[in-house]
Amino acid sequence: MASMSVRVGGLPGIRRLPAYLGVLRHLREEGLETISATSLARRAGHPAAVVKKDIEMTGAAGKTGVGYELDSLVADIESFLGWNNPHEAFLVGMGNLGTALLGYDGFRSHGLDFVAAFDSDPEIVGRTVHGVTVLPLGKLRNLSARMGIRTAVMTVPAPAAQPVADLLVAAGIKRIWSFAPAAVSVPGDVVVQREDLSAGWAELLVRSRQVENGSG
Amino acid sequence: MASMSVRVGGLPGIRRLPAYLGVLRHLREEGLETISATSLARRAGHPAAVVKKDIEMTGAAGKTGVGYELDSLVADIESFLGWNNPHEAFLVGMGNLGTALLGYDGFRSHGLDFVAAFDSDPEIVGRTVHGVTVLPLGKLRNLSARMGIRTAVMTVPAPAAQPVADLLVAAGIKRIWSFAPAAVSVPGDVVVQREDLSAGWAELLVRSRQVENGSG
DNA sequence: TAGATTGTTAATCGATTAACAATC
DNA sequence: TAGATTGTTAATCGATTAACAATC
Repeated sequence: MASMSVRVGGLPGIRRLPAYLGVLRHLREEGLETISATSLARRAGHPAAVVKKDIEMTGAAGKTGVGYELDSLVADIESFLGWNNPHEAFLVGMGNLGTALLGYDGFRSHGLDFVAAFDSDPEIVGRTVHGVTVLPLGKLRNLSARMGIRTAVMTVPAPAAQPVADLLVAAGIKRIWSFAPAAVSVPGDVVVQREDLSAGWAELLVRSRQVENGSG
Repeated sequence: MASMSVRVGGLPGIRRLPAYLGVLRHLREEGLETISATSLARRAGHPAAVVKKDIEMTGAAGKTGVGYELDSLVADIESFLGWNNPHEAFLVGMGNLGTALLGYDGFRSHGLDFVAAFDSDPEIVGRTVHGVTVLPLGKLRNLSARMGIRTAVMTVPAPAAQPVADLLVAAGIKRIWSFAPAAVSVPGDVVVQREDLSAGWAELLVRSRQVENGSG
């Protein structure tokens, strides 16, 4: 089964799935029971052909002439993403962004469960933020071993990125979701997902210039 | 000149430029004066061929056998992105994420300057957050006209996305950077850049599963 | 049956990769 | 000159688009 790994749709498709899920969960609350790829596409803001391919990637099956059963489509996407069971995670770096992520309740329905937060600043350590106590970085290693944590979200300044990544790797973390504006190097069995908040801002300005020039 | 619009590198390239800029500014502070595409690539965590193409897109010129002059490369990237002059912007939605974005000083060096913040909650209106006073949504339209604001960052819940987008459009906003987990529809002369914070989390989990299965 | 939709195929498009001639 | 690097070209790869046969 491991050799049957998915090669359809790819990374761009995976990144669109959460948007579909948001639409589908919303429609389910409104009592809808089935949906077509075309209808989902319109509501999610993506071309229908793309939506079809993305759904195919998750392995969900629809009914010809009818569409997809909402419940099973939601379940199949969640299962494909691994959002059907919780991933306990550490959050490192309690600045503005770290605090915001910790307070975003939506993550729980995405299988992301913050169990502890860490910071190097003694002023912040000891506080309780969004129901989570902030611990000193020195406690991270022991706690991760004790709790079996494999996932961490990193919201630290650029200079701290590599040292903190090293600490996380030493603590046995295998998945790092990094919002630090810096590249980090890690062993091959550790996956780093790097977010660059400035990327979207850059794209917005260039795209809007293209529209202004009439070439978009 | 407008017909000579850039078609090399494309959107993925544009999204990588901020990371290059971060590296370059840092190296400049350390006193470095020139850099090669290979060296930049290693520090930014991207393949050298990609970096070369992306630099080409900005129009920056290097010296064969030497590399790029740091000052002029920074200036050319900033100018290409439009980050060399400030864009005054409104922020709508003072929840956790809105507060965090407002407090992120890095944006100022990216040409993003928050001049006012808005929220619908009377509890929040009137407060001063990160030096910016929070105003009621009702004041947005007049103020945008008076100040000539064309750019807005939207950090509101999904149900508020379309109504707030409509309000922004009516107020003459032409660029919307949206963190709301919902699609919005706007006229053709308005550009919406949608960020989905969950996309990266989805990608991290799927990629890490691929690594675990030995197929990555 | 008639209408609608899935699942899939083929064609197009764009991004990435690799290589190297020209240049300092 | 010898070594290094840019700028560019060609080849590869993957994603998107469009179309439609099969199916309910």
